[in-house]
This record gives sequence, structure tokens and C-alpha cells, in this order.
Amino acid sequence: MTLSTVPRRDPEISPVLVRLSVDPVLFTLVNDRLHVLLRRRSWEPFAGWWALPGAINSANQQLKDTMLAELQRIGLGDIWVDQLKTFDRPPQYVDGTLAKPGRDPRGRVISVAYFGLVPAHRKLGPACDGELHWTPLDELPELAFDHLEIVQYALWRLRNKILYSSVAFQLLPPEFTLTGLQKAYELVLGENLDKRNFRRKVLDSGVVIETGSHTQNGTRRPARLYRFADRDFEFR
Amino acid sequence: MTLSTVPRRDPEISPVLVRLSVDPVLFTLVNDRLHVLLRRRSWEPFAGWWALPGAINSANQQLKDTMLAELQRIGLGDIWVDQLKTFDRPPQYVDGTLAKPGRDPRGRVISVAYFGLVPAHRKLGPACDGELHWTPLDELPELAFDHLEIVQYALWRLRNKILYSSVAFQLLPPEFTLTGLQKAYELVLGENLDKRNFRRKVLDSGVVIETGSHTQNGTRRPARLYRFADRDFEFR
DNA sequence: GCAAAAGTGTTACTTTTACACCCATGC
DNA sequence: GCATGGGTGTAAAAGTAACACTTTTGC
Repeated sequence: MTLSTVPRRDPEISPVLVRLSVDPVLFTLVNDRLHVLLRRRSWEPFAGWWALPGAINSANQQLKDTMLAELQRIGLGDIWVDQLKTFDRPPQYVDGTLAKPGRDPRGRVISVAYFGLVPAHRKLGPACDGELHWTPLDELPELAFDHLEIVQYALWRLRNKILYSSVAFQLLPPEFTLTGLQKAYELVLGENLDKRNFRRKVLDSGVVIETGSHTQNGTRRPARLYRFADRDFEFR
Repeated sequence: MTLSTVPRRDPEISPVLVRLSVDPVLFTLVNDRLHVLLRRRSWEPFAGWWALPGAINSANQQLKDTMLAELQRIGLGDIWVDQLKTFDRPPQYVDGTLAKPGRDPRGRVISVAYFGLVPAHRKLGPACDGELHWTPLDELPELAFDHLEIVQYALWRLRNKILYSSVAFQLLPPEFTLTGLQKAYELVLGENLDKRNFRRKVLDSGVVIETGSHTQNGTRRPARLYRFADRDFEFR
């Protein structure tokens, strides 16, 4: 490439035609396993495949609002969510014919991915039966588009983020036991932790507050319940 | 909002008209200060203002390629660069009139920001004289668009990333002294480090390899030169 | 010979790890 | 009374932080 062929000004104001999709990777804990929320597509492309429950961004709607609307539709309008990464692999044409497909067979669709955490035992909205499914991360089916890559990247980010922030609490209901908190860390990190060391670290940090009440419905010794003190907490 | 108004399918295939800009935040070290690369705009909007040296993405060009072309134009086609975040604040209209401006006065322009590191003393390409300027981070002028926000976010990410990765080496020439490496950490983190502790940590980790040669042009005691072993290195 | 940056070890302190038993309850 | 998960402390090891002087060169 010669440098002089590249314009030194913004190209003319004609916008490029692009579709933007907004794809949330939502994690939760079910039966001591980390799950991700998938939607079965009943329309083309990839009809019948599993995919992230994304939405197409419409004109002048902020990307985050597109995603919040989608979250509200499935009854999760209030969960913690953060931007993940923007994925872009446009189709490549040579002499007007498709040389290499992009990430979406319809043409250029850029995905702005988010990741979010859903508290354990949280129910989805009624509109979603059959369409949405919590899938264990170690039993992922083949996914539409490049959604496998997006899920894997989200998991990597979650595993990092849980080490230096308090995100883990977003996986738990407002009141939880220390064992439940430890399980959340173990399931995200994929390793077992020492009970006494874990409890000392959490309690010393002041990141949890004892509520005074206990679990009672259970069949064993009742456990103390805590709530999140809404503080930063570095696990490592 | 009522949930039922939200469609359960992808909206019709008409792409939304969007412009995408790609904006790199490039850092380097000059005179023991961290600098960021700015471009003086000689065209509207924000003519005469300083801004990030971004480019508008054109049809079917991958976002990263748009940025690499721009980096090549300014003579930095080979530097380390990573995606930062996507910034989107579209203008808001009420009854067809502008109620609240977005991040770009021309309409909806989504910025996919990157951040990159330029080795100290690296020269820019010849095409760039007067247009581009390394600006100390503590003397930033008022910036066009939301570029101040983008720069601040990039700095935050860099400060974090330098702690758990080897990015700092991307700020240095291929051969460097341990004092130079320490300075890079100090200037990014904004704090002074202990010389003996720093050297022990770096040398014990095996992240640098002694080249056998020394600085010589200088006027003091020559310093040993090292090169990066291309390994992971966690500073903290 | 002196100014300036290069180079070098030890000690106290903090953090992390490893590890085993008693307790409260439901059945 | 026993099965189940809840709850507790200590000691060794590793890592981090604080600290000051000698060396090598150019002038």
C-alpha cells in the first residue's frame, strides 16, 4: 500500500450501510453449574440454531437502550451488565462476488456484545417459555454466527473480573450464605477454594454485612445470611 | 413501556444508516512524561480543535483494518494496539427536532475506540508534520467530540493492564535499560517505585534477557541493555 | 575529584496457604 | 443417634515493602 492513496480527510458524509446487533452474554448459576442464556432461533438465518438472545439496533436508539429493551422483554431489566467487545468480520468480495463470508450471512452486521449476571434462581419473564434456555457452559451446542467466540470471550472476562471486583455478588440473591458466595467464586473460576481462608478474606474485607437472619427452609443446620455491602472487593 | 410492543423477531432487513469511526488512543513516553497523540482538525465539525487521529470506516472494511490503514499512514503500522470500547451517544429527537445533541453534531456516529502504545523516540511518518502532535496527558487541551472521555478511559485501562500483563514493553525500544523500564511503569502508574525491588522482580521473572551490550553514547556510567523475552509478566 | 546515574542485600512485615475438628439441626 | 452442611484457628511459607551505600563513567 502507498500511503498517499489514503485520504487525509473524513470521507464524504455518506453513511455506510451497517446493521448493528447487540448481543448480551448472560450468566447465572443453576444446580452448581455456570449457565449461559441461549435463544432458539425460529427464523433465518440459522433457523433452529441456538444463539445469544440479541437484538438489532434501530436508528437513533442507543446501543445500550436496545439491549435494555431486550432484557426487559425477558424480565431481566434490572440486572448488572457491562460492555464486552465489538465483533466485526465483514464478508469479503472479489470482483463483486463473495470471496469469504463474514460473521453474518446477511452481510455486514457488527455485534456489540455485552455480558451480564443474573442472580441464581431468578425467573425469566412469561413471554419466553420455550424460546430461551439456560445452558450449562460445558454442554454448549453449536452456536449460530460467531456466538461461541463471543461466549468464550465473555467467560474469560468474567473470570478475570471476578478476581478484582465485586461482580460475583450479582450472581446471588440479595441475601445469601457465605457458602453460596464461595460456590459462586468456585463455579466461575473453575477451581475449589479453602473454606476457612475464603471466609476470613470476605469477612475481614467488610464486603458483606450480616443480616441477623438464617436459612430455615433447609434440612440441616441453619446458615447465617449476609448481604452485599456495595463495596469494592478484590479476591486476589 | 409495555413489553408486547417489542418485536420478537429481527426487524426487517433494512440496515440502519450509521457511520462508524475508529479512534485510536496512542500513548508514548517523551521527556519522562506520558503523552497522547492528537490531530488538529482543519475541517468541520470542530475545525481547529484537537481530536484523536481517527478515521471513518468505509463499507466492507473491517474496523481493525480501517485503523491499521490510518496507523500506516502516520508511520505506525506495526505497533501494539487493542480494542478499547465502543462509544455511542446518538442525538435525541422529539417531534422531529433535536432535543439533545449526540456525541457528533453530524448525527449518529459510533466510535469504536482502540488504544495502542508507541515505543519511546519513535518518529512519525513524514506526511504528518504540523497535523499530529504528542501532547502530555496532564496538559490536554479541550478535545473535540467525546474524545476526552475516551482518552481518560484508555488511560484507566492502560494503568490496569500494565499491572497484569507485559504491555509496558511496547512503550520501549527493542533494547532498553532497567531504569528505562522502571520509568515506563512509574510514568504510566503515576507513582514512584523502589529501584531494588523493581529490578529483583523483573530479573527473577525472566521477562527480560540481557543483551550483553551497554549504553555508551551517554555521559555517565554505561547501563546494561536488555530485551523483552516475549513472556507474560504480572507486575502486581 | 566530583557529579550523575548504575548497580547491589538484608530485614521486618504482610499475605497466602495448608490443614481438622466440633456444632446445630432434621430426620 | 446419625447424617449433613455450618462454622472456627494456627503455623509455615511466600511475597512485599522499606531502606543506603558503592561503582563506573564523563567532564
